[in-house]
Amino acid sequence: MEVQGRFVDTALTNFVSDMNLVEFPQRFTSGPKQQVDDTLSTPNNPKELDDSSWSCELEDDVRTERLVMGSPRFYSRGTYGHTKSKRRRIITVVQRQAANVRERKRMFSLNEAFDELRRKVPTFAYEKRLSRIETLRLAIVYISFMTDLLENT
DNA sequence: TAGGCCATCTGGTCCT
DNA sequence: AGGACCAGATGGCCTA
Repeated sequence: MEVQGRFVDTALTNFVSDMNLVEFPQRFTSGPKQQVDDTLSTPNNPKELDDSSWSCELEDDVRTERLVMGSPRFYSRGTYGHTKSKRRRIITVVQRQAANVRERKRMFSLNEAFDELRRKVPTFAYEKRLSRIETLRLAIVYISFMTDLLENT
């Protein structure tokens, strides 16, 4: 058992070494931005206020004005969107704010899961924080490695 | 300065 | 009807 443990340790060290040499360039990243200010990021567009939840306008060339981070942005959904014409769901500013808060919470929990996964995959202590895509790829390789290890012992 | 990564907003779609 | 999920867009930060 102890021998096998040492073997796993050695194999793991080699595995991490290989992964770090091959896959990951050196780059340091700072922590996540903390910008949770609903008053700044909330659109205040009276056009969106409507009693009915759905409108029947076509999606061909719906040009939407967006107020994000205090500055207006424009983009046309007609350039890349779906060909099907759909009824558009019109929501109030309050509903949009609530949806934004839910989305932030959802992304927060997603990042928590990524952090948990980062702690499970082996890296060197001095290694930079893995990005999300790096974490996923390393986890895939790590699982494959451990699976092979189990099958060959 | 370009490119990578991330946070956030947003609208569409699916599901309860 | 409304929440969850998803993908596109955008801007900020950081590094090479």
